Amino acid sequence: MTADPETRLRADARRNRDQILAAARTIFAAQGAEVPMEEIARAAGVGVGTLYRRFPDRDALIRAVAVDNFDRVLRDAKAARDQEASDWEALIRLLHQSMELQLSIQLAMVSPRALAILKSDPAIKALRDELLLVMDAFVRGAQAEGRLRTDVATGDVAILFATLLRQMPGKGEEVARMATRRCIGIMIDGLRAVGTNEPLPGRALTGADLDP
Amino acid sequence: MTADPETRLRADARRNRDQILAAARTIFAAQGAEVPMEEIARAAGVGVGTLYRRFPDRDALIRAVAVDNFDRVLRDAKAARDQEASDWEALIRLLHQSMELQLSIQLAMVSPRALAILKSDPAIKALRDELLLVMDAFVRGAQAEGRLRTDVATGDVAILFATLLRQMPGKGEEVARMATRRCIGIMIDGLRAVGTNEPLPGRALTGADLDP
DNA sequence: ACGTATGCGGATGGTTTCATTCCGCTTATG
DNA sequence: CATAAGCGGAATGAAACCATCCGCATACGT
Repeated sequence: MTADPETRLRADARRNRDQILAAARTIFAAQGAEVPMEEIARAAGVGVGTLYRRFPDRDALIRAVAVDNFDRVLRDAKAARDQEASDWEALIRLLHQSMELQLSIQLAMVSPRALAILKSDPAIKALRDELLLVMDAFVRGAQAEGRLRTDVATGDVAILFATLLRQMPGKGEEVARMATRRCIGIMIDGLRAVGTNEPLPGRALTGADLDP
Repeated sequence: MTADPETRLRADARRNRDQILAAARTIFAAQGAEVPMEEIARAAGVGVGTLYRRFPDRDALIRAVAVDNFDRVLRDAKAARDQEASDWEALIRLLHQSMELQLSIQLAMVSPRALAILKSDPAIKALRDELLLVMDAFVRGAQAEGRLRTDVATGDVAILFATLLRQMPGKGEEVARMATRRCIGIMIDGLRAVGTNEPLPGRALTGADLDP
């Protein structure tokens, strides 16, 4: 209903807005949603004023990043489903396209503040739920294929992934990036269904366990 | 040289000091070394005044926690080496005795502030180096046994472990604890040497990669 | 090419969050 | 019981941070 508020932006303003969102995506993914606004502005190459003119406060920014990102991930997920031969491969591909998914998880289930915001906005909450559903389908599918170990559930994968990817502070860009990619590899090998797996303690964690 | 400054403490003071250290261990391990001092005091069941009387500032507290903790871990590691049948099993046991080791890693390589402090104190730096050496021995040993995948090094294990264990904020104690234990299990399975492993990208990360 | 509405950066003010200190009261100890 | 040792937490000051405002710059319609 709100017309399209973005079309009427001046070209440079539009560009800045996109840069801000991109910067926020990167930073939120790496450090969580509570970083100083100024840091985001700097990363985007704009002044704080510009940031605040476009997004009246942090919550607005988080909301915008969330829609933007959930959209991307859902698109990626559907592409993966369509193009990959199996649910397992689709899941792996999704995990390797990590930054976007990492951010989704970060927002959807790690940062308490982000979570509160998302839940208070029905449209975003719907996206979040859809994402959980899609991941759930991959997980169950891959298990049915006999490739993903059966003693895990979507919550396990999400938690594992989200925790792994919080970037370690104060390491070289170089090492950090490599460490992340290697950790994902190890994690994936740990998720495979193979005879040598030890049974995991407790019960499988579902999407519902991520909520409160 | 400093006599023994602890023997001359009044009984209750001594008890409080221990509680503070215990609380700091738990909290540092879960949230890193930058939590408000007051939170530590509260967790220890004492006033901030008491905390500051015993440890003049945060650095002193971090130092104290570090010695205390490196000592424990080194003891545990030696016990593991003596009592377990193989290096692989010793490594696993160490990883499962997680809280202590997690804190060591957190202090020794994750928190930049802690790292700076540790390095400026020769005695603690020595402990840290010794710990890295011991882990290194386990890693190489387990690889020689053919049980640990050969495309990882100590740095990988440390990073994997440290990142995994940063507790997720705002989840029930119950779920958080279970998630941690399950993640460790998955990670260990990912570290096993089995035919299904995909080769990891980049190069193996060593202890040296953790420094800067 | 020009006038103007739109947008920009970053200094600034007010607020919150922390670290650290201080002091009147409590308690272990001999 | 006297007293030195210890305790809690309010008070203080500094730092970090959010959000606003305004003089200057730039895109865009004509």
